[in-house]
Amino acid sequence: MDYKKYISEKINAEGVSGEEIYSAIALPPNPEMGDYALPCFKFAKVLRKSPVLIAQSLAESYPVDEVIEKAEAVNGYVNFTINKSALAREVIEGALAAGGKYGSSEEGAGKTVCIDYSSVNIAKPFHIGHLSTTAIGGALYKIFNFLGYKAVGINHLGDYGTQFGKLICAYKHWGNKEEVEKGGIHAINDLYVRFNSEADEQMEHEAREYFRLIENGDKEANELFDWFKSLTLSYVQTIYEKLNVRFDSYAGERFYTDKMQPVIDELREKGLLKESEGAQIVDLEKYGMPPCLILRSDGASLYATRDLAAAIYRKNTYDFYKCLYVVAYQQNLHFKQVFKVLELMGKEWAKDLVHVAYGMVSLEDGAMSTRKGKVVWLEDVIARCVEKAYGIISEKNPDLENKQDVAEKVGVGAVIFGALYNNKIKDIVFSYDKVLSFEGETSVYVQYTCARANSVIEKGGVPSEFEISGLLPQEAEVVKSIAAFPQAVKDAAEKYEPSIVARYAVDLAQKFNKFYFDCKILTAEGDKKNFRLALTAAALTALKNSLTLLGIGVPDKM
RNA sequence: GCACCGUUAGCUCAACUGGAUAGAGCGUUGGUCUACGGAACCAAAGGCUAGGGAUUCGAAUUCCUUACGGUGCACCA
Repeated sequence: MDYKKYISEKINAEGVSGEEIYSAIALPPNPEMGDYALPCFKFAKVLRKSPVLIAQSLAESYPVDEVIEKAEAVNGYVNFTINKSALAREVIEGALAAGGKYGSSEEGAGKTVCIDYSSVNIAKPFHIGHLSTTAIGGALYKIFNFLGYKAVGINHLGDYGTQFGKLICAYKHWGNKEEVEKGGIHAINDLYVRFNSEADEQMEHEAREYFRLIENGDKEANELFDWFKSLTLSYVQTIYEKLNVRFDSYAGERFYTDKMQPVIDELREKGLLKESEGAQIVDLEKYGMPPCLILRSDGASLYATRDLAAAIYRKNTYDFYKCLYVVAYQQNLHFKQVFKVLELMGKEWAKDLVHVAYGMVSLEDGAMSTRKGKVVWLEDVIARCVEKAYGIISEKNPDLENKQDVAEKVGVGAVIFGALYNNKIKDIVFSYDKVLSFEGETSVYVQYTCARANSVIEKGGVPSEFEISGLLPQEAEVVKSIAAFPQAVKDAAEKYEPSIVARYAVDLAQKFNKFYFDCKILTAEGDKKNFRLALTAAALTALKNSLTLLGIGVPDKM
């Protein structure tokens, strides 16, 4: 039920529209004051009365009923207290009936949202810096699906560029089949790193030749490239499975090789293309941006050219409602330019392209550097978290079945959660101490709360009916928090901000733990037992759903 | 140099987009439960929201400005 609407419809203030009242309604800082509040300051001018007097008269004239049981004027605010028992019944029954769908909706029905995320580079292992895009994109994918949209996950592979000429060159000089088969992607990466530190003029020249060979369809060069590509894909697949993310398309940069010429032609036809210093550009000076490079002076295409082709292809293929690019903020200018060029081309849908920018990851002793070997591989981080989780489980719950499985959920969850808990724009300094911390505001805390709730329900069952006879503050807080879940999911989608769901989960877990600590459930007297069991089950539903949306598993026991 | 982003408790971060006494976790100190799972709960200490100005009933939030930090700025992706 929309309480704000309910309240605003019952308030009658001459000269102030219901719309204005609705949007003015806020939440009081303290639950003891009430559940909703209407600040009356901005109505003072129109009504020619002091806010205090307005609040008093509105509170007095408000028709209290079985939904809103109290309206009270305090210092220019009208504080409304809702009937918690009614709310509790509605929320608990709703959550229990919907189960895994609690919080979902159909608001996105018929709309497609493309999400370009993770976008791995061929021949490069997954390091901690790739985690943000993968975790954020993966969560948005689930969130949009949950809201009824059709999400399309796109892994825009980095499979185009001179670095692959370098790689093949390095392989021909120093590599061999056995080593690569044995060492997998790390062996390939080592070759690339070695090229960057040891290659001379001659090899640089060869590398450019190899890149040309790939482009011109040379059999050997392409076989090598395809081999590296398939090694990379099977490697990242294992990581994606752990992280619970999926893609509907792996159309990478190379996919657009034959789709750029029409874009270039169109740019030329529309008079947007211009020669400058030998290169073909779109001049964006009018918009306060440097030019967007379309073709190099040697005629080769660029990153932006491919992104233009990709955007057009996606619009034609998916007819998206929104197309998200989950890419670090370093690319801010690039996307601004690409979006502007599309707009200048007359693509009215350019407004639907969104750069979902997030902050950078660095290490405690500075930026990561693959070349200097200063990297933290994601698989190592996951392994250490799982190992630690396993250790704690063995200690606290040695008889637990499938310990390894539970340790995976806990360990991987901690890694994902670490990438999702803060506002995405914030930079992250990676530290093992932080991801390995399983206390406080963490996914482990939420999982542990679920395990507790689950344990209670296993013993007491979920009642088919329950009576409510007044609520304690601890109970009311849990009820209100469960009720807030659907809105949290919507906010997260609207702001492309999974951290809203992550914070929601922690907040509900805190409220539940307080309730759990203060109120006996299984040994409660009379009606209380059934009500509390139902409340516990409803809270568990909301907690599970929020973790699931983030891609984090929820073990029954841990 | 120009542009964008950031700056909130010792540390890491919130704050419903302009509302009441700025909240959490970690860390510190002290407590809680004869356990429905202690990976928990409670309390204390800790703040001129980087500095200065402006807007108004009211600003961490909007607008100038300064400082500090980050990122980007033509043939890499």
